[in-house]
Amino acid sequence: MRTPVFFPDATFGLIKHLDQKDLEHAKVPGIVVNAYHLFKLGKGKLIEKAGGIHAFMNWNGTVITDSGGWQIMSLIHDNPGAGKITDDGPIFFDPDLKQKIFFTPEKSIELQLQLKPDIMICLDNCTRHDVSIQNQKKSVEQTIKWAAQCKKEFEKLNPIIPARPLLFAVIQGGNSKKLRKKCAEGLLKIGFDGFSFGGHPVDAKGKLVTEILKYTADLIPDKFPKYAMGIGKPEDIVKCVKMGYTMFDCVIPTREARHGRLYVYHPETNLSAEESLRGILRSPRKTRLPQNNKKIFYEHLFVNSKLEYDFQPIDPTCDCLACQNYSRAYIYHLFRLREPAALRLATIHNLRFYTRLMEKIS
RNA sequence: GCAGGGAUGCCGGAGUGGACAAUCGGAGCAGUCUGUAAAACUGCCGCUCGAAAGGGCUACGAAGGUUCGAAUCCUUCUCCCUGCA
Repeated sequence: MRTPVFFPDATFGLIKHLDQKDLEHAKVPGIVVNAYHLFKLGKGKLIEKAGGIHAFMNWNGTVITDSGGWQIMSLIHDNPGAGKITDDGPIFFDPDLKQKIFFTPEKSIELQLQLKPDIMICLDNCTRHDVSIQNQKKSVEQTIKWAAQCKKEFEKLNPIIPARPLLFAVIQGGNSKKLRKKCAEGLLKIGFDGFSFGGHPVDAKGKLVTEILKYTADLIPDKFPKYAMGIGKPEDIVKCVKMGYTMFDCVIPTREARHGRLYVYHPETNLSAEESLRGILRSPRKTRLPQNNKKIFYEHLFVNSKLEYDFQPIDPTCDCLACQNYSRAYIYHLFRLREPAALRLATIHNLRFYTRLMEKIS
C-alpha cells in the first residue's frame, strides 16, 4: 500500500503566511499550486525562466499543478452568464483579468509545463452535485475528450524536467455510478499515471459523498495512485484512505487555521494507525468532548477568550513550531491583535496535525 | 475664577423632542468553511417572560422640571477637556 499523503493548497505558489522552511518543519511532503491562478497573474513565463516552480519557490517537496478546472467551474457555476463550456474548452469572462478567456486543454498543459511540476492534472469539466444529469453527462464527455487532448499535447511537448512529470486525469460523473464508470473507463483507455476523484466531494448538506467515492475508487486499478481532490476534513481523509485513496489536498487546514479553528488530538484517543483506520469517524463538535468516546480522535480548539489564561500548548502532543514554543494564551493574544504571526503559527500547527494524521494512518 | 466644549450600552463613537433598547465599528458569543474570489462570511450581542409573534422592566453622568411623549428642551449639581486670566 502506498503511503497516503496530504498536500495543502498553495494556489498562488505559497501557503499563505508560511515559507518553505515552515512547510519542511511541519513535514509537508508536497503542495498543490494552481496553473490558472498563476497564469492570471502572468507569472508563467517568469517561473519558467526561474527554472520552474521548485526553483522559484526554493521548495524541494512534491509539486502538483492543478489545471484550473475547479476555478472555472466555480466561476461559471456561481455567476451564470460569466461564460459557458464548449466542447473545445471553457469560454468565460474573468473578473480579475477583465477579459474573456478561452481556456483549452492544450493551454492548460502548456501553462502547467511552464511551472515544471512533478504531477500535472488534465483540464476537466468539474461539476457540482446540484447540476442536472444532462450536464453531468456532458461533463464526462468533455472531460474524456479534453483528457485525450491533454495527453496528446503532453506527449507532443515530451517534457523532461528533470524527470518526466506524471500526468493525472480526473474522473467526473457527479453522483451517477454509470457516468463515473464511463468516465473512468474512457480515461483508463487513454492511459494516465494516476486518477483523481473530481467534482464536489460533499453533498448539499455538506456530507461526504462516500458511496460514489468508494465506487469510483474501485474503478481505478490499484497500481495507479488514487487522488481524492479537495478532500478534506480529517475524518473524511481517513474514510477515503480506507477506500484506497492515497493522495489528498484541501484548503481546510490552512483556511480554518486562519479562521481560528485549530485541530487537537483528543488526549484520550490519541489513536494509533490501526485504531484510526478502524473506527474514528465522527466529527468533533466542540472543544470539550465526552470522555471515553473512542470514536472521536480529535477536537476543535477555537481561538477565543477561553484561551486567554490557558498556558498549555495548542496540542501538548504536537511537535510543531507553535506547540513547542508558545501557549494558547499567546496564540490568542496574537490573534486578538490581528498579527500575521497568529496566522502563521496556526497554519503551521494545522498542517502538522494533518501530517501527523497521515503518519497515523499510513 | 470667567468663557466655551463635552459626559451615550464592555470600549470607541452616531443620534439632538415621537419611527430609540438606541446607526456604525471594535471586543464578546455561536456557527460556516472540503482541486482557496476566504487573516473571510453569517447570526446573536441591556435584563427578563415566550417556541415564535410579541410583552414586561431598566437604561443615554446625577437630581429635578417642561411635555401626551425626552438620550434629545430647561434648571441645578458632579466630573473631564480647551482658551483667557
